[in-house]
This record gives sequence, structure tokens and C-alpha cells, in this order.
Amino acid sequence: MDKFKQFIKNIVPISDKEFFDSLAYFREIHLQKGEYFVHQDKVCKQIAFIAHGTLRSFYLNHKGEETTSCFCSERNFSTSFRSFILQQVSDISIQAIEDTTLFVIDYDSLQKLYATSPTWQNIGRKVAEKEYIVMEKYASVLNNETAKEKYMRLINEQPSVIHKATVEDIASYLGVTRRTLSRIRQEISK
Amino acid sequence: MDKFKQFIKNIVPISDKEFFDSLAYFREIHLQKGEYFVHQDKVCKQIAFIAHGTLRSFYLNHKGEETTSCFCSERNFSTSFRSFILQQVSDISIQAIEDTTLFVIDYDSLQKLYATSPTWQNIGRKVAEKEYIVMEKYASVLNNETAKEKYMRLINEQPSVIHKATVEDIASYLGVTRRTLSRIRQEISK
DNA sequence: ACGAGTAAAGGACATTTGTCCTTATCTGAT
DNA sequence: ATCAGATAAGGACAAATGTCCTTTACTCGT
Repeated sequence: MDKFKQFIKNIVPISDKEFFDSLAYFREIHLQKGEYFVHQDKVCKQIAFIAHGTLRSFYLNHKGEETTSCFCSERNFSTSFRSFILQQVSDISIQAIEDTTLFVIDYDSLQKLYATSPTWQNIGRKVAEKEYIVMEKYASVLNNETAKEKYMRLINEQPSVIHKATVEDIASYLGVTRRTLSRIRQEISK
Repeated sequence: MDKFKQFIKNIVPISDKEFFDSLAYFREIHLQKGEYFVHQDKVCKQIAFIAHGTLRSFYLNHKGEETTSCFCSERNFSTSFRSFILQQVSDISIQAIEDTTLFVIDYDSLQKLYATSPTWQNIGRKVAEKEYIVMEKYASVLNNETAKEKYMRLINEQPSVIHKATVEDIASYLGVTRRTLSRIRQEISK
């Protein structure tokens, strides 16, 4: 909970009182490894702050293979943003790849916060802007870097994911097959 | 200007009076084919609504080649979002690929609008959310579709770009070389 | 402790894409 | 109308990646 407060305070100035009042709209939930936070083809009604643990976002591509789009670690918001914002069915699933603690808020509650609190309207915009920047960076990496460079980046930026996720998931995250990831690892180990 | 008003009204309810008052913060500018709206390595101080024309966003990758990240047509906002939001130097350039008309607002003016107008705070959040969704879709396409599928998508979603942009730009947008785009076009023409 | 089921590594060949070219076509200034 | 420079198409070979497979290493329940 302190992590959450600190995270919000880093975005906007907010008094302890206002923060704790807002906290009534959130609730803490725990996911075990393998449990789902969001299901593909259902409307995602919640957004979560990750206090502890790691989530994996993925979808089934047209060949029916799981494609990992994101590994999301603590001190980040996670949701199926498109589904949550538009309140349409989600094209992704989100699953815990280790035991995870979240603070979640419902769509309706968040709209109430937006309507009554300029502070939360401001937080909402800044979180959307930040998520945009993260996604833009991701797209630029996808477009520009080889699978090997992407793998090195993952090692640097999210080293714990290398051990928490399966080879299959990491390969799909990098946009290559397991075979190619195997070759990359072979090269690096030299 | 009517296009701009209509676009804003589709985002939030706003009175004609409030819209025209806000319009004082914007100014209309015209770019000729080839002119730049944003320069790489400079701080981007403006965001633009495209009333007419097409912009191309691109950056130099580590090999010094131009990589097109986006073709942006009328009825959209365009800026180097990361640079604009963070007021840091831009990693992209934005150039008109045909004669183009923009409504632009400075960073400082927009912050004033945010500070004084809940309506604009709301517009800002919703535009950021929308841009996020566009970027997420782009990333999912990059990760999932072959160059041929991406080319077919471009033909469907932005047909005019096929004729306005060069083969070089389209190839870098698809993440392949000119040679591969040439092969794709050959296949399609059968 | 053991075996069945699961996950990772890597061999062999096919396919795709890139690199480096040459040839053909378009465009704009004189 | 003509020519120079720019732009696009496509041939030939090299390099990278995918597909399919076998072998090896883990992991969990009994």
C-alpha cells in the first residue's frame, strides 16, 4: 500500500487524506501463479496497480498461438487498456506468472473519481501518457531491433523475467520461434 | 476549422463559445510537401491537429537508415508524443509528404488550458487514451503480421498513402527492405 | 526414489529475407 | 523534346529464420 501511495505521489501532489479517501475505491487482491486477471473475449472492468509480482499479457494470434505482448512488474498499472477504456471485449488475457498482489479499481468507480476529482483526472491523463510512451518505445524496439538485441534489452531491463517466464513466452515476446531464441542463447553463452 | 470543431465535439460535449475561446490558443499553419513539423534531436514544443494532408513520422536507426513509424492523415493529432509530453529532445522527425494544413498549440498554452479547463483536461486524457490504443494496435500488428499482411492492411486502412509515400518509406514502415516490398507487390499483382 | 509428462536444446533441411547489382521507368529543368 | 538524376523492379547469391524432429534435462505426483 505504501508502494502505491508513493507511486501516486510521484505522479501528482496529493495529500495523505485525499489518497486514503480515494483508496476506499480500490481493493487488494492476490493472484497465484497461473491465475488470470483478465480474460480474452470478456470486457475488462478493472485496472490494477501491481504492488508485488509479475503479470504476462498475451493473445492468441490467427494461427492460435499465444503471443506475449508484455511482461509487467511491480509499480506499474496493468489492464487490457483498450478493453478497459472502451469497455469492449478484450483481445488479450493477463495472467500472473508468479504470486502477485494487486490494488484494483472498477471502471465505474474510476469514472466517479474522474468526475469528482481534478486530481484523479490529472492522474488518469498522466498514466495514459506514460503508458503511451511505454507502448511507443515497445513499438520502436519491435521495428528496429533484431531478436538478439531485444533479448539483450530484456536481460537488462527486466532480468527477473528471464527466469520467471518460459522459453515459449519469451520467444513470442521477441517475435521469433523457440528455435531462434535457442540460437540466440547459444551465441550469447560464448 | 470546422473539421477541428467537429473532432473535438466527438470527444467531449463543448459549447461553441468554449471551443472558440480555446481556439485563441491555437494557430493555423501550412506545410509544403517535404517541410518539417518536428525535428529529431530538438524538443517538440507543439502538438498539431491535421486538418488536411499527410505527415510521416520517422527516425534514424543505429545504421543511420530512416525508419518510418507512422503515416498520419487528417482528423488526427500529431506530435512527437514522448518529446512533447516529457519536453525532452525528440527521437523522431515529422515531415509533410504532401501539402498540409495544421492547427497547432504550444506546450505552455496547453498546460494553461489543462490548468483552467476541466473540459480540456478531459480531452487531454481521452486523446492520450486514444493514441495509446492506436499505438497498441500498431505494436500488435508489428508483432503478429507478416510484411505482406501489413501491406494489405495499409492498402485497406490508408489507401492514399500507397501513392503519396515512396517505396523506401513504405518498406521501412513495414519493417522490411525495398527488395522484399517489391516481392510482395509482385505476388499481389498476380 | 521413480517414472510420466513437460520444457529446453540443438541437428538437418526448407523457406524467407537481405545484400548487391543491373535494368527499366519516371520526373523535372533546360 | 531531351537528358540527368532519382525512383522502382527484379536477378543471383548469401544469411537468417522457420519447420520438424530427436535428444536431454527438469518437475511433480505417487
